[in-house]
Formats: sequence, structure tokens, C-alpha cells
Amino acid sequence: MAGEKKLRKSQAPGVKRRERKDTRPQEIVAAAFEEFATHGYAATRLEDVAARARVSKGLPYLYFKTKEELFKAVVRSVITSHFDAIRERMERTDLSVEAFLKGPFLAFIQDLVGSKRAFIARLLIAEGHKHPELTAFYYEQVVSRGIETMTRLIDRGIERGEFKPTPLRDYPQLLFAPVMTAIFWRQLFERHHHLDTDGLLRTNIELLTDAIRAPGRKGDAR
Amino acid sequence: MAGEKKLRKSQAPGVKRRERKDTRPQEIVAAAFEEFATHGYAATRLEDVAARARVSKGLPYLYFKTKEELFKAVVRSVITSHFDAIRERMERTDLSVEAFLKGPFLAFIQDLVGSKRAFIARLLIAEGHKHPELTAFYYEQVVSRGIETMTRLIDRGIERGEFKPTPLRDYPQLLFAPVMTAIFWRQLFERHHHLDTDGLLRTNIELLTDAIRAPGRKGDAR
Amino acid sequence: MAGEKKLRKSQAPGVKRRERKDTRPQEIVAAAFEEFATHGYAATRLEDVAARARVSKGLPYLYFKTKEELFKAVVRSVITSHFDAIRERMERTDLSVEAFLKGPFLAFIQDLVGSKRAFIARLLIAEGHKHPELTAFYYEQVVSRGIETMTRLIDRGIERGEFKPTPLRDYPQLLFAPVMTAIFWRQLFERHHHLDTDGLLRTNIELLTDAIRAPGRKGDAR
Amino acid sequence: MAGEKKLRKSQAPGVKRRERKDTRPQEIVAAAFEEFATHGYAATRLEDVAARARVSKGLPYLYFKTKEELFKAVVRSVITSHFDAIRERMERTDLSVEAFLKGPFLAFIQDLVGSKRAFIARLLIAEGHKHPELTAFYYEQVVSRGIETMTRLIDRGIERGEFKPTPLRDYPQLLFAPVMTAIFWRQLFERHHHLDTDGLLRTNIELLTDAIRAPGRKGDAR
DNA sequence: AATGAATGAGGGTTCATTCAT
DNA sequence: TATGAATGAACCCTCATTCAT
Repeated sequence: MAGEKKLRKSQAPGVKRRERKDTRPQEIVAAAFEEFATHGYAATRLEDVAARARVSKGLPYLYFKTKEELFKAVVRSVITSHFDAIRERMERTDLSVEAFLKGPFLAFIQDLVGSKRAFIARLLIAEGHKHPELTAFYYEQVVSRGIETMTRLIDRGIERGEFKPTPLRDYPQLLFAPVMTAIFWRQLFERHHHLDTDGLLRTNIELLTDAIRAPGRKGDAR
Repeated sequence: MAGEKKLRKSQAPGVKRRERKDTRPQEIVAAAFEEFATHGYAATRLEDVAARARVSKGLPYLYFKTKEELFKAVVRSVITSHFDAIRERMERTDLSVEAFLKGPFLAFIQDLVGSKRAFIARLLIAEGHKHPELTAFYYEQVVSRGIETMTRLIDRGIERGEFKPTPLRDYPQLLFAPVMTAIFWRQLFERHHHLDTDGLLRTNIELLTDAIRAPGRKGDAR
Repeated sequence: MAGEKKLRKSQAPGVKRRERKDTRPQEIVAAAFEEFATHGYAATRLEDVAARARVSKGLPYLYFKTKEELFKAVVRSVITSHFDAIRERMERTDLSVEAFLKGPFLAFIQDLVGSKRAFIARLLIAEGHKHPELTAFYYEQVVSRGIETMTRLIDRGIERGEFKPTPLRDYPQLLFAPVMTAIFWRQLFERHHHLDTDGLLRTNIELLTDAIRAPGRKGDAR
Repeated sequence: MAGEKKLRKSQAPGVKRRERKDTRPQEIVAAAFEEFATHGYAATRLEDVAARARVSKGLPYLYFKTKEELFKAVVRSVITSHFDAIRERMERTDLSVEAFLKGPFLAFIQDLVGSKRAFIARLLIAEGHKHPELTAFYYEQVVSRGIETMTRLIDRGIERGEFKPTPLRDYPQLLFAPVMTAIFWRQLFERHHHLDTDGLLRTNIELLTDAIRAPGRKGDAR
């Protein structure tokens, strides 16, 4: 019933204590991400987070006042740069809009669906309404900006004569909608029936661009 | 979490005990639905469910062995007939496929998004992976059947010459994808930015049918 | 989740309701005996008792105010006649004392060890101190009378010249002690190692009578 | 069950936390022993155990996964050394067997009956069948070894010519049987009638040795 | 007399959080 | 900073007991 000396952590033998100190919060957030993604908010135990991060049970409280703070930090950490990057490319690209959608944008969402960041979607769906502050933050940082950028992208296509004016312009969410479907399918139903999510996402973009393409334009024009 | 004086037992004095017994499970499931939808699985306290159903703390256990059983009953209760009904109409309709999609099908998903049943989606996303049995049940009863039926519907459109052959046939999920988006938007972001979900759903169907319509066909043909 | 009509009891189709009514308490006590013997006091559920007696959950409360009352009734029911009978034979017998011990008495305790009544011993050991009234009742009805009778029996043996005067006269419990051991062994250790309890009991009596037999007497004299 | 003001945490101000940790399990086991001995397994509340040990309600779970584990620990803690010690003396002694029985062995069982360890007997009788693992452990560690040792002791007496060959050799339990009787009498009937348990135990050994002593031997020979 | 639906106090267990070291 | 022993509120579930029928 206890007694034997544990091997004690030291996951990175070459790294000095001083150095680890600075990365501790990130390590804890990373560990928390795994746990939250696996078990959901309520079923995640801070003790397990600490164990996964190879720190003591009390340490997370040094950086995060409560479990909820830690959760928020996790969400924030996943948001970050990725979305900014694709938005910036959207603004600067000199590809045709259709080419951009079928190229970088498709690649981005295909990658997203397969990445660990996808789990954050489930977390937000499940817990979002209980953390309004967090939801607001997410909406502002990711969703509203994403919508804006995509609206502009479609408008640019219309301005340039690539696209007809269509209501897609008012519902840019439609370009993103299958991402949610793909993510949830993978997490819930993949074991029952395989879904080629890459194909799903590609098909959606192809069909939508087919639907809005200006008459006389060729589908795969760059 | 309460406040109002309870009527204390036999709140329906005219109703016999024996008769009440038959309705109790449904009442409890209904109360549980509200609580689960509001707080999620883990954060729902059976005591609150009981209070909402105006029964004692222990009564739910008379009808449902555990919290999980109750949860499953909630999910099952919401699934039921609705999906069967639309599937049947899909099989029997003598509308053109496009007309069906823009008529009954659109009405169905628009209603779904606004109904309480939409909350079940969040529950499944959030908790599904912890209740594999339930997920399997849901997949079999709802998802796989729905996919099949929609595949047949699209194929029928192709056979009849309404539609071109397109990969949409392999990804009927695309007709449903915005439903998820609409549901989650309502639950999470509606307070930050209004989304006309009816328009969103309609636009998706219009664009997809535009994209797959056989050349020479008119859009609103019945 | 319920619904199908149960087959409803009727364990004795030929017995009229009127007749059963009179035996109900005994049936309940019998069922309670089984449950208490199997699970102990605390772990016995009145619902199970009722089910075993084929009566409704509430019926036992018509005859026994509380679980404890029922428990007492169980103990009383087991005591009854058996002990009285052997005591009476002890007083009236015209066998020699040694013959009585090796004959009827030995048979009695051998039977006791193998009978269901033995379980009552465990119940008393386990719960006695929490039911002082019951313990007092048991002491008066069974123990003290038994001790007295056995003391008289030994004294008679001494008076008749069968036995030497020995301290056994002050500790008649020694004639009974192995009964406890036999009972507990059967209930606890029999699966690990078989003990011939008949032999154990016989040997104890043989050795004790050997030890106290008056010089010049023969061991197996009747 | 309470009443006295608690000293509130760190009731031993001079003792370091780390050091306390090592003694806590024993303290909890000791407290649990008292509670189990007093109320039996089922009727013992872990909260009372904690209170008796002057720790919080949750602490016992840090050292013992469940109530049952704690119960097992209690039984184990009582078994230990005592029985080993007497067995070893039995093997090594250079007393005559009779002298050993009337000396060290008698002293051991007399002490046992008066000690707190006696309560464990009630626990085992009462709860043993519900904890088969524990019963097996007890049988192996205590009972079977004890039986073996005593069989050897009697055989040694026969070999040395102290004793006649008798069936006692097959039922060494008879030397121990009155211990059970003495323990239960003390716990149940002592208030109704005093029993000199020392005398009881001594008499049993004296009578049994009288019964098996080889002809021509003197009773108190060393 | 009999049923069984309903009650609600009670206890085992978990885990976020604190704090002595 | 960092540890991990300790706390105690909270929650699931059980079951003796009640009572409308």
C-alpha cells in the first residue's frame, strides 16, 4: 500500500529545471488538452492532467486558478495562429477564388478535420454554453473573423466575374459546414462506417463552386 | 434551484396512482431531457431531474436503473417516429426529387433545427463516445438509415434524368451538414450574431440542386 | 421498460386465500430466515424477503412493525421446541449419563450442526449485541436453561457414581463448545478443507467422558 | 459518536506531514477496527471511522480504495505476528507437550479471549462468507497453519510416550473450540451471567490431557 | 387484508481545491 | 516554486418505511 520509491519524473533529462519552468504552463495545457479531448470537461480529473504533465497535483493551480481557467487556456491555445494564417493567405493570395478554395482552403479544412484541434469542436459544443465568456472569445477570435474573411472572398469572386451573385455570399458557413460533419463522424461513427472525409469536403466545395460559377467560366480555371 | 412551493404529492388528485404509473417514466424522461440539454450529462444531478418532474429523489431509480439508463432513454425518446416519418415520405412521394428536397425535406430540417430535438445533437456530440452502445443504437436507427434513404433519393433523381451523376451521391451527408451548423450556431453564437438558419438551409439545398441539375432542366420544375 | 403482465403469484393453487392468510406470518418468517441466514441482517432487503415469501413489498409490515421485529421473530421461531425437546429427554431418560451423552445428545448436536438452525448462530454472533433484548431472550430461553440442564446431568452422573467430581461440572459449556466450532467451520472453511464434524463432536464427548469417568467404570457401558 | 471539540487538523503540531503519512494508515485501521468491532461491517460508516481517526471523511480513501479494502486491512492487521509467535514457540519449546499446553498455550488463548483481537472473530463469523478472498487469506495464514502445528504437537506427545494415540490427533480443533465459546460468551452473555473464561479454557485442556495421557504418566509432569 | 408506487434519509465514493512542508 | 497529503462539499444510489388504492 505504497512504500516503494517512485521513479520520479524527469521526462527530459537534458533539460534543466530552470528551462522547464518556463514551459510548464504549456506542458500543463497540452496535457489538459488531451484529457479534455478524451473525457470531456466534467469527467476530466485535474489529477490526471497533472500526472500526464508529469507534475504534482498542486502545480496546475499555480498557473490556473481553477479547472475552468485551465479549460479556457486550453481552448485559447488551440485557436491561435492556425486560423490567423489561413485568413491572411486568403487576403493576400493571387490565386483565383475558385483555385484558392480548391487549393489552400480545402487543404486547410482537410488538415483541420484530421488534426487534434478538431477535438476542440466537441469541447465547445459540449461545454460552450456553460462558459459564455469563452464562447464569446471564440466567436470573436475565430468565428466572426472567419465569416468576414470568407464573405470577402466570395465577394471578390463576384467582383472579378468568377462567380454569379448568389445567396452563398450571405451564408459563407456553408463552405465550412461539412467540416463539423466530418469531425463528428470521425469521432462518433467512424467505427461503424468509414467516411472519406477528404472526399466529402472536396465534393462540397466542388458542388458549391459549380453552383455559383459565372456562366462561361471553366471549372478548373486558375 | 427552486423556490415555488411544491404541490406536494398527488398533484393530480383526480388521477389514480395506477394510471400515473404509466405516465411517470415519460414525465421523468421529459424532465431529464431538459436537464441534460441544459447542463450536459455529467453536470446533471438526478435530484434536479426528480425535482423538475415533481417526484421524489428516489423515484427515477424505480424506472431507470442508473443515470446512464435514463440518459439512453432520453436519447431514444427523442429519436423515434420523427425520422421514420420523413424517411417514409421520402420513399413514397410522387414529387420530383428536387421538389421533395425543396419542399418536405427542407421543412423537416428547418423544423428540426428549431425543435427541442436539436439539443440531442449536442448531447450526442458531447457524450457519445462515452456511451458506445447508445452511439451504435443511434447510428443504426437514425444515421445509417438516413444516409441510405438519401442515397436512394439522389439515385432516383439521376435515374429519372433530373440530376447529373455527381459525387453528391456518395456524400449525401452534404445535404444534412448545415443542419449541424445551424443547431450549434443557435446554441452557441446566436446571442453574438443572428443567423437566419432557415435561409442557410434553403440556400444549401438550392445551391446543391443547382450544381447537380441535369442540363436543360428548369430549377423549380415539379 | 415494464408493460408485460406478470404471471402473478399463486404458489399453492389448491390453497384457498382464507387458508393462506393464517400461515402468512410464518411464511414471511421462513423467507426472512433464509435471507438473513444468507446475507446477514443489514444486507438483507425486506423487498427480497417479501419476494421470497411471494407476497407484496408492504405485507411484512402488516405483521412486523420493523425490520428488527421481523429479525426477532426469526430468531424466536428457530429456538422453539427443539431445545425444549432435548432438555426434556435429558431429564426423563433412563439411560446412563454417558450413554445419553453418546447417544441422544450427540445425535442432537450432530443434527444441529447440519441443520439450517445453525445459521442462527451466525446471526446471533453478528447482530446480538445490537439487539440486547433479543440476546436476553435467547439467553433465558435457550442458554441458561441448557446450561442448567447439563449441569444437572453431569451432577447426576457424579451422584450415580458414573463420573468423578471434576470441574467439568462448572463448565458444561465444554460439552457444547465444539458445536460452535463445527458450525463456523462449515460456513467458512469447508470449501478450503473438509472437516468431519460428526467425528469432531463425537471425539469431544468421548474424550471428556474418558476424562471424568469414575475409576473402574467401563467406557461404553449403557 | 461525537461531542468533544476536535483539535482541528495538525493535532500533533510537532510532527511533520511526511512523517504522519506513514502512520496514518495504521491510525485509520485502528479506528476502523473499533468501529467494525462495535457495529459490524455493514453498519459501520466510513465517516465515523474517519471521525474516530480524527481525519476528514475523504482521507481513508487515500489509503484504502473501498470500505471492503479497509475491512480486509483491519483483519490482516489483527492477525499478524501473534499467531506466528505462538506457533514458533510450539515448534521450539523443550517443555513436555502437556506442560506446553498447560503453560504457554493456555496463557496464549486466555490472553486472546480477553484481547481486542477477539472481536475479529465476530467479524469473521459475521462477514466472512461475503468476503471469500479474506476468508481464504485467514484460513491459509492462521487456521491451516494453526491446525498443522497443533497436530504436530500432539503427535510429538504421542511419539515421546506422553500421550496415547487418540482421535484428538485428528481433531486438534478441540483444543481451540472453547476459545470461540469464551469469546462469544463475553460479547453476548457476560452481562447476564458471568463466565470464568480462564477457568473454562484451563479445564478444557486439563480434561483433554487427562483423557489422552499415556497410562502411568503423572498429570503435571514437566 | 393486500398491493406496490412513492418517499427521503443515509452512506459510499469522487475530486476540485487548499496548504503545510 | 513545487509537492502531495488532506479536506469536505457534492452526488449517485439504496432501501426501510409509508400510504393511496
